Amino acid sequence: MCGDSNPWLDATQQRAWRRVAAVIQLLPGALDAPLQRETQLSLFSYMVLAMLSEAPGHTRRMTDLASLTNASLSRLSHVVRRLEAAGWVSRQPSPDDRRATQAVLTPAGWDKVVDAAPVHARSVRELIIDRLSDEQLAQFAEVCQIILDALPCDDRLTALRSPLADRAAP
Amino acid sequence: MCGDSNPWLDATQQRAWRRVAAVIQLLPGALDAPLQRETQLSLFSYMVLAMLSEAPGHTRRMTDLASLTNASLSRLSHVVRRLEAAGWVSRQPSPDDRRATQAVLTPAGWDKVVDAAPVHARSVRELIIDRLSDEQLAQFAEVCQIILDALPCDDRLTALRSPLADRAAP
DNA sequence: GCCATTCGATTGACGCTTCAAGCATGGTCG
DNA sequence: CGACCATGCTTGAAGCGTCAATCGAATGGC
Repeated sequence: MCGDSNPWLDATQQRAWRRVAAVIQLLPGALDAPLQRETQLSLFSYMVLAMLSEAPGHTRRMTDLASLTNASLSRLSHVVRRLEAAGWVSRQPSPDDRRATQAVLTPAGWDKVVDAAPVHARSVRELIIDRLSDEQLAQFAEVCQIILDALPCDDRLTALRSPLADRAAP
Repeated sequence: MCGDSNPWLDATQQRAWRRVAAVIQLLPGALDAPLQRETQLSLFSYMVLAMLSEAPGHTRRMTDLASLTNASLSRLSHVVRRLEAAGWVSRQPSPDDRRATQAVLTPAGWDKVVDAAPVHARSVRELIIDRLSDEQLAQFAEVCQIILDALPCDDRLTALRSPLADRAAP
């Protein structure tokens, strides 16, 4: 009657999986909420602006931006349209490749990301970094990297496999 | 706690965060895809059916089900409506509390979850468990627990803070 | 007993993501 | 060249989740 639905995971694996499941389900929302509330920016929109703010000339091709933000090109295109409507980003054709579009951070967009960055950083600290020891954080990061390497090769995560251009403040 | 004067993240923290961000962004989709493709079931729908399959009488109150699946009651309600339309679940008023609704797994729903379980288990193994050593998995689970404990108290995660009724294979 | 409050659940509208086309440009090879 | 396919990006429709509003039922205070 009450048979188990995961016949191939043992108790330890099951427990681990359920915690992982809970985290990947709840953490995005928990990170989104403060940003949304205090800056009217979704986590993803913030990421887009942040990646632009780190780029030379505050400019990136849509494809590169999609890679950096782990998004499909389609998703990015929709979001950039909204960001453009809000005045934070503008689009211009690439001089190199006439198929390509470049997204450019506007001055207003720069102000916005500067406003939002501390809110975002605070969430990341409060929910993750400050809760873990240095060693735990390092282990966590390594496990995440291993999992990323195992993900099926969608075109949207090529950038994740190579080292990121990590920078601190925008 | 939050008293750090530097509002930004340093390079190490930044790198760790970006990996975590990538995982919580990409892992859900990677786990969803095979299930969706091979069983026409989203990960969340599968979770709902699985939690019902483990319940005594294959029955749970909506609120309990929402806790177990880390979902809002609203989300669960929508999903259960679809599952009911598909014939996997039926709803009935609770005899104990006339406000409450009980979701019950139908025989067809049982068959469905039995079909889907191996697909799900395979994904979890391939993407997570098999990639990590026992020690890494244990560390990962512990970090996830710490993060869950730190999440702001939404009503949808009460069950996560207390030990889950973890069950393994029969 | 009565009123206010809380609880359990549902619903509809809205916003966002995905999916499947679609279109133009760029590269490749005969 | 010219046919052909890959690349870069956009678009519209459909599906799903969130939010706010709602409603009946239970609970607590007086």
